[in-house]
Amino acid sequence: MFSSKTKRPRRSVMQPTIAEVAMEARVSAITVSRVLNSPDVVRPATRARVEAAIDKVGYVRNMLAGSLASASSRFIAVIVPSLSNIVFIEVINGLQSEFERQGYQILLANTDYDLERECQLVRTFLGWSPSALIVTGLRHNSACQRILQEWDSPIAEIMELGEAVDLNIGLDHREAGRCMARYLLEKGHRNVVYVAAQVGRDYRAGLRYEGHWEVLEGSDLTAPLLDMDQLGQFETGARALDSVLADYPDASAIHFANDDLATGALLHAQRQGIRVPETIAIAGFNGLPIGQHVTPRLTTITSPRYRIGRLAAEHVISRIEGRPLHSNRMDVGFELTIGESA
Amino acid sequence: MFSSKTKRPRRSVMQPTIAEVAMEARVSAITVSRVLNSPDVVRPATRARVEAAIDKVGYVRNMLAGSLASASSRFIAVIVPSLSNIVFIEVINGLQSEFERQGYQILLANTDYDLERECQLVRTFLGWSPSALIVTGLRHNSACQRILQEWDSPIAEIMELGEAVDLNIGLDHREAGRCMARYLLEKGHRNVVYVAAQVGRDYRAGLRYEGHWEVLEGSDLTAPLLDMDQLGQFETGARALDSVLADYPDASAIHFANDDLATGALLHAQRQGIRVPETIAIAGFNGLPIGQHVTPRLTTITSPRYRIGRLAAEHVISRIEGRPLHSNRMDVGFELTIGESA
DNA sequence: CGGCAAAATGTTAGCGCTACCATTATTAAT
DNA sequence: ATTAATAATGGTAGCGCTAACATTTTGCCG
Repeated sequence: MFSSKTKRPRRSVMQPTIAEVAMEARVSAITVSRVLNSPDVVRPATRARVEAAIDKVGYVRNMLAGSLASASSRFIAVIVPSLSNIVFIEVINGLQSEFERQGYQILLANTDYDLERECQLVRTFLGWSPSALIVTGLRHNSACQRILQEWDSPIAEIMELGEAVDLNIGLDHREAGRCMARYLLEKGHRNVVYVAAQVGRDYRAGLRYEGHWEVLEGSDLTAPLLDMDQLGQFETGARALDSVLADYPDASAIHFANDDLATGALLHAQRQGIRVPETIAIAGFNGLPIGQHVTPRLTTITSPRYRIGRLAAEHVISRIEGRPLHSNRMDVGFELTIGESA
Repeated sequence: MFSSKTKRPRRSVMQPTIAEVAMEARVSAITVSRVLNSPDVVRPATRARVEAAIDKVGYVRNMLAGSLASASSRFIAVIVPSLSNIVFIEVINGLQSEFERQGYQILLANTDYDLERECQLVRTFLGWSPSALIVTGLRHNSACQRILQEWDSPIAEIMELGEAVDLNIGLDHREAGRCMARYLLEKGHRNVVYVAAQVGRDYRAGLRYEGHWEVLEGSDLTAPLLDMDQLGQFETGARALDSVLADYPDASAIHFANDDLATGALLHAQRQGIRVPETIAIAGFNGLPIGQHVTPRLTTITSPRYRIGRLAAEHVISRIEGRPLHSNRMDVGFELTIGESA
């Protein structure tokens, strides 16, 4: 029973706090805090006593309170377009490997390739006072762009190179498109169809198409674009192959926007007895493992996805800890991987 | 200049707080808080004034402070064995879809199939006062088991069915193993090798083997186990196929622990001109999309991965919000998917 | 138009931790 | 032994928000 003037407790049967630990170890709360945060400034004997007390009372640290008091959450907000695409999963793996080692916790979300959603997610995430923000790509809506510009912790825009707000780790998609187009030209192809799935949303596929287009245009060739609706990953590629064979009878090669589409087409060709590359050559982008296990092996461009993640994490951590960076921009490059499919 | 008795400010040039917003809107701080958390108890006119003030001062909500004060973080800690395995990614997608809709934020980590690491991660995550905890599987080390037992927010153990601490959403792996073994028997196979990669770590593959073994043993047949080292996903399957053909000349079928291995084997067979299922039949587990695009299509068992995630999220949310649950256990089942590979 | 319940808003006191400065214990130097 | 320096520990006051209760305002009825 509390009289109306009695202090009413806010916690019912909560966890022990550092106060309990401090009492048990006969030190002050701040010493417990120090054992947790910078053990080496506490004398070993004291530290041992505190650690014993922590065990004894079954103390579980409250990170929320710590983050609030120290105004540093050790959260890293990560925003990618999709979690269904292995490409981004590998990037996240790279980020995670480095951030976890350094005691940072990733907050993850996906935009479904929607810039409005991205903006909303950025807003929400900033509420957690993250130590840094990692977003995919350089295109944002204007509200988002403004928020990013005004926010003053590290921001890494990854996957793509160009005008970034802060850090930028990625590759030149236009150049990747050019690279594959040049290769196909060299191989003697004069009628190449570029196939993507929803270029409007996956605009990096659009950038690669621009590169592709430049090269073919430069050789006075046409560079038709076939933009498919996204169905299943492989399904779309299979359908695209049928469409190209039906609608572009002169086409001798298909430049797919990614390996999922290309693999779908390749496996479909196999089922249908369509000969690759004789009847039609097939090229992809990303360098997914599956491409090297199908027959014929897929000609593609390998992007260092895991590496992008790891490098981004390293740069961001350097920036957080105030270490100087050689450069804000890092071109991770790409590699033409030649199989038998084109 | 501060005299030593002056209150020294802890924040330098920080974000505006609800106090600033309150002043701007000529209301009290708590009203601002209410506009943010339960808008419908604030009169529309007041709400509008507050919302205008929020915009005007550029207020960004501090979730850390809110979580601390309300002792509720709306974090969901999610622990899976691996982020390289699409199976878990799909589960996470299922979780995410539901949790995001309800305003929960996932904290994600992977154990690399290591129970000690799992224990460590659970400890760390509890420090964020998550609203619930979702872990993969039912096996934990004793320290972890104790922590889970003592923690009193919702816990969901997913993927696998059995003795759970709290909620349990998954499927019966032993039964899945039996199901495939029975199917292979029906098809006339009498020499079936079970191939897994590191059963010691992926013990659910071991459970499926147990089911497989029971059925074959019940028909007076042997059930050899080939446990491979994990290399690349597909690579391992390819090597396993070679091993089986070399070391088990009587084998007429391989029951792979998962579709990655099976697909690797299937594609390898194709490259090598080994006829499937005539020379050797191949079966998998999981029902990944790729299995339905290779030739011959993979016979496998389809697990409802996305559904496990969604259901787990639904149950957990119900539990958090104090709604009664029909049952703490949910068997999501599985489905035998018959292709031409076995 | 008074009276009263319900709705809207306000006041106070923490949530559990750490920054900042102050104090005390220990060691080194003379 | 004494002092000066350093190392170790402590006291106090928030971090920004919300729970719990208190107070005021509003709507509605006879």
